[in-house]
Amino acid sequence: MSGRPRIKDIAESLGVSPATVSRALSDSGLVAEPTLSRVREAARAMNYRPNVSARNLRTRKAMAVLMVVRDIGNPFYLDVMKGVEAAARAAGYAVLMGNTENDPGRETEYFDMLRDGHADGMILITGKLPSREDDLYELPENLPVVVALETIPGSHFPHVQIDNEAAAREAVQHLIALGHRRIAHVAGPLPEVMATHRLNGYRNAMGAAGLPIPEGYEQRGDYLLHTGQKLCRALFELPVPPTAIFVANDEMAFGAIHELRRMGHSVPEEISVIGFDDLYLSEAFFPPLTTVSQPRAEIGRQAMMILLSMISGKDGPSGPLVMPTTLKIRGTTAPPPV
Amino acid sequence: MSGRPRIKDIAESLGVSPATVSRALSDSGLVAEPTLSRVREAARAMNYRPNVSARNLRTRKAMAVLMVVRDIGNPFYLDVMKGVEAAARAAGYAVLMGNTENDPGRETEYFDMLRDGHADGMILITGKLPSREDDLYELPENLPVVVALETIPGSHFPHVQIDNEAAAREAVQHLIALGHRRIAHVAGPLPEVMATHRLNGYRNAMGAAGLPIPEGYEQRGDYLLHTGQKLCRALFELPVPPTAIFVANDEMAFGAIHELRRMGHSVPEEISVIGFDDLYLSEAFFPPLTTVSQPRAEIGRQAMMILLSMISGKDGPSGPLVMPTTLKIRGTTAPPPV
DNA sequence: TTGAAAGCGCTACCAG
DNA sequence: CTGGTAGCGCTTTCAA
Repeated sequence: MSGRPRIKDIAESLGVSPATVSRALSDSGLVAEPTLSRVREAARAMNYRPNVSARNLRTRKAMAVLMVVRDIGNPFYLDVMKGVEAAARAAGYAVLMGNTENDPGRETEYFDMLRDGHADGMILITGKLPSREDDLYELPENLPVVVALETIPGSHFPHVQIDNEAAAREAVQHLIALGHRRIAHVAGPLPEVMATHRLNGYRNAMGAAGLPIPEGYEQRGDYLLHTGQKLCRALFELPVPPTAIFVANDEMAFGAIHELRRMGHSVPEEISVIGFDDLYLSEAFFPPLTTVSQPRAEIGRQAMMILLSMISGKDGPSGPLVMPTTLKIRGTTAPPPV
Repeated sequence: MSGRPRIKDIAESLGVSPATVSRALSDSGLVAEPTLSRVREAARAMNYRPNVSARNLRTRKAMAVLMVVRDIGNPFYLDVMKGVEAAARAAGYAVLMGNTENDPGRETEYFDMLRDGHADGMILITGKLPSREDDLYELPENLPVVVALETIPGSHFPHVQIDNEAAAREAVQHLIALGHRRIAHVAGPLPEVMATHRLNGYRNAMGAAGLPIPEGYEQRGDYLLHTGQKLCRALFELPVPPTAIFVANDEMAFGAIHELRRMGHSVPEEISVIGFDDLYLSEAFFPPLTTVSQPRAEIGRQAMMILLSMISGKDGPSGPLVMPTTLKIRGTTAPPPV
């Protein structure tokens, strides 16, 4: 008996059929007690492990899901990944890592991995849908795909997300309540959906309070640290600079605060800054960052739960699942200087 | 023709054999030109994708690797993951995510996934080896497993790592060169290998400079933020507190600096702090953190390259691959107060 | 250059 | 409750 044992080896060594061994090992409940124990015992003794390719081929399942993000190097996704991984492993699923780097071609590749049996379902944490040139490529109605955190407009996939617009509005309202009137916004990569929602929240809050948005108070960013720095500088080259900045994500907020410090402005005494995401380390930052917190691990977990139910043939939820956010008021916001 | 097309469907629609289709689709170079194009054309028209389970079963390969970390939620691993992912995808391999949460049982599970054909190889970013109760479980000599960042003592697997001891020594020497004499160390979770190396580097540097290590100057931590805070406080309850702290990782260093600030000590004017890892955001921290930088993405890439060559049957390198580190001198270190 | 056919290792159907 | 057996879809001999 050289090499790894197969089901046949166990069967032969015990004088039973492969079918019985398979049944015994899969807890089918169809094997009588004396046999059951003997098979299990033998399998353990021979250190048997079923070959997954053979099983997958036969059962037409991969027992794996694909988790696709825009940028695997972004800490923003960590907790979501953690939630997805935990829920997947609890259900016996493996998690395959996908990284699009914002390349639509790659997204298509990952959809293909669904079709070729690499995975049974996919969690998309990326805001675009693959567009094939040819119309032949039509996504099946009930494809097990769940979108988390992001929004893919016009798609019928279930979404697990937050209300970005409302959360942004709340953040800006906090600044207004502190007495700020000149509030600027460093936005994400418009016209992406999430960035747009957060921008709209800003505009809503400003409008509702009757506050103007002067020329140049809306800067378009890309969620990256150094862009936060750069746009913050731009803001302070305006004739009348803001007294508070609502930044579309924590990373750019860090950059902005860094730059403010470099320029000799103190946060929050002179300038208030508020971020979005509540990154790992945002609380340890100095000053601790005021920001909007979203339950990322829970979003990942929920997305996985929905995906699992879709894989098992059920329909996904009809509407998006909206998770609650919390405004974490910490050390970077204060009333404007008198 | 309902459902996804198989090789047979293409073959029939073209009046050739499945074998020919398979050969044409795999660039075997054994198919003549007229046929070749027709097959490819048909495959594209029918939107054909080969079933991976069937292929894997036949070829006895999974075209996937497993990347196992201690804690998927730790930003420390991000760049490594990025490097691994990039190299894997370039070679046509998928990456499966593993998360041990420091549970030896889980490590064993991941080793099992190698045996059951889930993956062809594994990158271990975790410092322990699974220990089975029974001796039956012996790891094959040439199992395609590469250890990255961490060290698994006594194992024959190739390692891609840095010289933690030398890097730690360099960090402490920097503090000494600035004029510090009372230097404390907040260590990692001793007696783990990496934590031990960094501790040894600290002791070496202190010893070589003839500096004493007073009672309580070595605190045992666990790499977590709040532990950095706690141990920093402990350090300042000593009769003679240090003027500089070498912290075993950036995360605890953030915690320490946070706590120093809370206690009213200014960094680096009163106290110098130096970290290890050069996390994402360490530079944007205030003050920008002086720390030891290791080429994490490159370590991940190298580990993957070695793994790929082992998967293809070659021997791994005989000795560990040691990557260079850089001491990033930034804003948290300065001469001690006079 | 192509075809026929034999499995890879497993599960699930159909009998008994 | 158990055994025999037919494939899952693909690759890869061996022949032609």
